[in-house]
Amino acid sequence: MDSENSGQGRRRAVSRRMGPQNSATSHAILDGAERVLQSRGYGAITSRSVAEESGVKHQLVYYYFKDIDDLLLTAFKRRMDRGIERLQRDAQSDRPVRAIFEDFYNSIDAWLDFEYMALANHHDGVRQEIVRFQTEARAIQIGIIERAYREKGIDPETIPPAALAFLITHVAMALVREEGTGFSAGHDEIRELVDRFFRSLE
Amino acid sequence: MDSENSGQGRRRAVSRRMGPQNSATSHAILDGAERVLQSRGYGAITSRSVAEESGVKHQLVYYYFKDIDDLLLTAFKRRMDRGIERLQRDAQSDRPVRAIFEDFYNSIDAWLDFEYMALANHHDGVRQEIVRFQTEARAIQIGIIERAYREKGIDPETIPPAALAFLITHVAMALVREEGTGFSAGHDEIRELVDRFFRSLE
DNA sequence: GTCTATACACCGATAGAC
DNA sequence: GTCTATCGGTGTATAGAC
Repeated sequence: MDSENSGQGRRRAVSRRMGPQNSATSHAILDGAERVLQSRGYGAITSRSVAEESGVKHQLVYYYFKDIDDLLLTAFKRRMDRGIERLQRDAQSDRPVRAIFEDFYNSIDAWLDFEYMALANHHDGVRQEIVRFQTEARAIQIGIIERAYREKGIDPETIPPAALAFLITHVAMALVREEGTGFSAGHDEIRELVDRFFRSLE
Repeated sequence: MDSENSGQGRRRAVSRRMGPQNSATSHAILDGAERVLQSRGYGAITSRSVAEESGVKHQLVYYYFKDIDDLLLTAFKRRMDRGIERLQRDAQSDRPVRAIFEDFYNSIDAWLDFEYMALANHHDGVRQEIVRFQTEARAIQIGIIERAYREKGIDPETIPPAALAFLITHVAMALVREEGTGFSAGHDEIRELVDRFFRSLE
């Protein structure tokens, strides 16, 4: 998993013949990879396991992707791009602050995200992609919160927008994660607290 | 990583000869495993990589542990036990609520924990151990918070103890995790908010 | 675009000698 | 308690035919 340059520079630098980036087959392979990630973990991601899950022969993986790291990075970027798109839609909602909370809560796949986070520890491209996503996502969230504060005449000093964005993100994620392990002590109280706060903004 | 029974039932059910659980060598192997986990990820955990990191021959791993799953579970349990011990010490502190926050903040190894969380997705024993830790830890934290509320005459309805325990835990963890990726937007605001709250309890 | 074939490396787990 | 030796299995990445 030690990728020297995947992510920042150019992909595709192998002598062997390779296919296009956006074919139906390459997306099928990405879907298969994410299913393997989800069900068996990044340690189980191999050209063979992904191919089997995608319904193609294992050598095809190397026709569409430079190597396993490239495959994983591409899958992760696709996932993060979709997250940004959802946030942009949330901003259009009539209760946008609540929307970014519910959006995170509903779209997070706790286990899949842990796989990607663990992966990021050893995959420079994925780590850089996480920073890119965090930066963009937080900026969008802060914009939404500042607008809500202005409209309701709320003092931004009480809970600064950046702090609220942080809280919304991580409370939603933590709820999903704990539920994922079958543990939900205190969740009702947290949801009540969150709801009380959102109502004060609406 | 599909462990059928590791964790709940008895370990040790192989015909081959095996060594004691608490020798210096077995702890050296556990330390090595955690270093590999930290530096290269659970996908890189093999009897050979762990042995090399521990300075022993790879076959010794199978003398001290049933298999790789058993090794990983033992390492994780050891780590969680240490966490519980620290929480019990925090309870003795003169500012115990602040102590559980600082404790989490200082003892979390964001990347190592992601490895374990990802591992839990495919390792029943580790998942069960997480639930055990969460249950015990939350109970201790709630006890600490309830005591602080009583001593200061604070209404527990404002922020219920279970909710506060949840927030303290996950805010501390999220700070460490974001810092781990080199992202710290809003952290100053969060720390200020947290500090303001803790001062109101002291 | 997709398949067959293939090189070469690495891992898990065990048996048995010292 | 530690070592040598070894088995069968699986993975990566490529070359080249169809």
